[in-house]
Amino acid sequence: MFEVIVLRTKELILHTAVTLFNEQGTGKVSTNHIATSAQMSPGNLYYHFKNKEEIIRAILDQMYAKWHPIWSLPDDIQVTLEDLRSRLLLNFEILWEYRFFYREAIALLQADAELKQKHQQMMESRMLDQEAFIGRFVQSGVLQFNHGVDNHRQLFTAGWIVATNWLGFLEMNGVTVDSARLQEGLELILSIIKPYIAIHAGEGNSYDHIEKKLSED
Amino acid sequence: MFEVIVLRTKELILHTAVTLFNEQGTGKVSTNHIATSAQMSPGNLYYHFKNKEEIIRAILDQMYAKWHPIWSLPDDIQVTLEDLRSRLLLNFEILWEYRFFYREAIALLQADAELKQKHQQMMESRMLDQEAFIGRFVQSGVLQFNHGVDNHRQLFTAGWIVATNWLGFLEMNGVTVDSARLQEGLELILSIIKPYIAIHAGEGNSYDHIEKKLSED
Amino acid sequence: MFEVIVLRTKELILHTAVTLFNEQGTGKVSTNHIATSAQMSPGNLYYHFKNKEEIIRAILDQMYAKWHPIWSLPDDIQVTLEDLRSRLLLNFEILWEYRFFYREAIALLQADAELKQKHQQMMESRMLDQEAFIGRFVQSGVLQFNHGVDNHRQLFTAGWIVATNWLGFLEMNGVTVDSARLQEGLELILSIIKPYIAIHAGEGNSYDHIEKKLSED
Amino acid sequence: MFEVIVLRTKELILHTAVTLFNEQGTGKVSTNHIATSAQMSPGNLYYHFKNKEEIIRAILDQMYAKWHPIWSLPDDIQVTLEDLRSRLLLNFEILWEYRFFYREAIALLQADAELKQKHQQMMESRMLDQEAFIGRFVQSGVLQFNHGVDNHRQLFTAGWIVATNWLGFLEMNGVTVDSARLQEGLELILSIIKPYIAIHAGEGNSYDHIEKKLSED
DNA sequence: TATGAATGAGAATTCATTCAT
DNA sequence: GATGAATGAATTCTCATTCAT
Repeated sequence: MFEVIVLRTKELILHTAVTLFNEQGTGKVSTNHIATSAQMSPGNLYYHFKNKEEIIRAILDQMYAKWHPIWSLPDDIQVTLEDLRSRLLLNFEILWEYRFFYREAIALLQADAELKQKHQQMMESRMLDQEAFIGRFVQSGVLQFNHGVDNHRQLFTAGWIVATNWLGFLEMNGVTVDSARLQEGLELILSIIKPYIAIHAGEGNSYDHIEKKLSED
Repeated sequence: MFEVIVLRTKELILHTAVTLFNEQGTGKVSTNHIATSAQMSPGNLYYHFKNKEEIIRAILDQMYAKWHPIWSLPDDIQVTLEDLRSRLLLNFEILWEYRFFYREAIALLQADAELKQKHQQMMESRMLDQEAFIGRFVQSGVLQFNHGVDNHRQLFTAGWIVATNWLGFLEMNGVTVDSARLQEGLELILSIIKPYIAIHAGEGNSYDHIEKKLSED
Repeated sequence: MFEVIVLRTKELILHTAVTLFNEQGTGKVSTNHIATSAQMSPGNLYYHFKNKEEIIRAILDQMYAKWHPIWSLPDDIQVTLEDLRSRLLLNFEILWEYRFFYREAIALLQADAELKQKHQQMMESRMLDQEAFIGRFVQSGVLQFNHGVDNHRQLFTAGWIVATNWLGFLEMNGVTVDSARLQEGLELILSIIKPYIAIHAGEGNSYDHIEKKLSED
Repeated sequence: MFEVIVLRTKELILHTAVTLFNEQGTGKVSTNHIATSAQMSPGNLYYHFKNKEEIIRAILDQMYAKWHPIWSLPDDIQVTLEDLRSRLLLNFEILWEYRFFYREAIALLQADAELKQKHQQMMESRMLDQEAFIGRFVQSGVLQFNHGVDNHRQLFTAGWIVATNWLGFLEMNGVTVDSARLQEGLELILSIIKPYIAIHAGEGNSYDHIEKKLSED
């Protein structure tokens, strides 16, 4: 019961901070703003977190924890394009939930060396997870590359960059983000790999059935 | 001569500000820092610029001015893949020169409605310029799309996002940016459109000559 | 058994506080630091002491209690220079044990009128004790003063000041305090009264035997 | 004229700080208190001094500057006991003017390594000055020591400690400091060296004339 | 006795900006 | 055009202390 209160306060602070950071950016949101918004004294906020940096770190820890389960799937399951779609959508959700970070990531990482190191570690393991995920498509024949000609490493990187920055792209253009926009980003990423999606025998040289597959919700 | 001095001071301020913003971010760089670094009094800085926002706006005006000539080419010239490469490199150079902005763009635009509007206008016209540029490839047959099947709008958007965020991607991963990295980003973008680059008759079904073309420096 | 625990906690707090005060000064040591260092909650600390002032008062009470037995000797005992030496050494030990107080005494007394009054009372009675102690030397003929010429009151005050401030003098000069230094301070005090130490008949006009006496450990 | 204003503000800050520090101690006096008391904004105080430490350093620099001329006399002048008296009085005045420092010296030096180093340097050169000053008495025969028996080094150190701590001794005992008290401290110091003041031939074995000399104002 | 979350005043410091010269 | 002293609100963070449990 004691524990519950602790968690509540800590989580209340983190939740409030994320909301304000997303709304106004970390620079404009002071620790006093967070405390006031969470209806507590500044002293209490500092009782739970040593400083602003630590709040940001704790937020990112929350975020990191949400990523791993998305891209790491049991080995014995056959992944489909539908799996890719659903993972990308979950990915977008996290990116949106913590969008303040992606808007200021370089500055934030520059200001906190410890965070930078941790972040790069997390990114590395996330990339490995995602590459392994993609690797399954190649193995299962859903994706086909001409060895020595097609660089699937490049396509993967391009897809990664688009996935990470799609929401920011919308925001910079003043576009309101909604689920339709997330779908749009998803199609965008799939459009990069579309030429490499295998055409099953007997289906002719038409992309139609894939088109159908890609645009299903 | 009078004018010249005015311009010099203004430009000195802008140049100093860009350098410091790139190094430390707009949040950490105060107007007094800029003045000190430019070896002038804060009063003088404020004589030339109404406030910090106006400095940032002036910097972005400089940046906007550099973009237009890159993507707007005379109509009668036949564009080649080599032209695309060189334009993209020039693009990267601008992105690098004003990288502070791309690192904090959303926050900066959120904080300054006037700037936001201007920026979106600039982006729109830049997109039109670039789309027109790409359009020429399609017209000239260098790029081939299956109407109704391939969405070249999507590919263009994906390419744009990758182009705009490639440097940030490197920075976030702690990679030092140099000309080799710019090349790498360039190949990345080209890899997206590679499947749509036309194979000239008589050249067989090999991608070899394109490979050669893409990897030329 | 109940009582024992109370005493233990109280004494643990006092002991911890003295250690931290000596290390960092009363200003830098918060009640929370004391509680953390003593491995208890701040609430518990405040259960035992009303506030920080009261902790300091209790510490000084401990100190005062240690002084009385040093300088008050049974009347029927003949005091020697050796007694003076040993008392001064014990004196130094107390001064060192509670050195934080002597470093900040004036500020501490100024901030707490009650403490100030108590302290001055204690000092007065200590001075009386010490003067009585010295008086015995005069009575016993070990010290000889020319009445009306030599002001032994002054010599006593000078000795007192040197005794009280010798450790601070070392600290201010960055000298590490060890037992050799305590000896040194002791000799310093004795050097003030050396001219008044009586030369026994038959010992010539040499100071040699006194020299020997003074430098014995 | 510009310079004058600068000096005035800086000196106003230092003067106000010394006054408040002497009254309440450095711990209780915040930079905001100083600014308010000096009738300026906190910002302006920080325009002139980087931080509180720097204010304290500047104050001590003022103090150090006042010491040197006191104890360094031209070589060709014959120093008298009267010179010693007047120097000691000037010394007391400085100690009184900056008494806050002597009350908290160890804590202040511990908190600022740079200050500590400078202070110890200053103390060393001050000791040399003073020792040289005393040396003249020995040379001129005013003071006589039995070599190998009397340790005049010790007497000097004792005198130094008494001189430095006389005012603190008064304060701790709740005694108001006035010029009579300064005289008293002076006599105290002289009482230590009295046995070594030479008796001129023909003046008998009485200390009377010296007594007269020592107690003159 | 003891815990530990919570308070809120206040400390040091920064910064965009103004203004008299 | 240029200087630099001055402002005052805001920011981060600390700390003695309280109180429900």
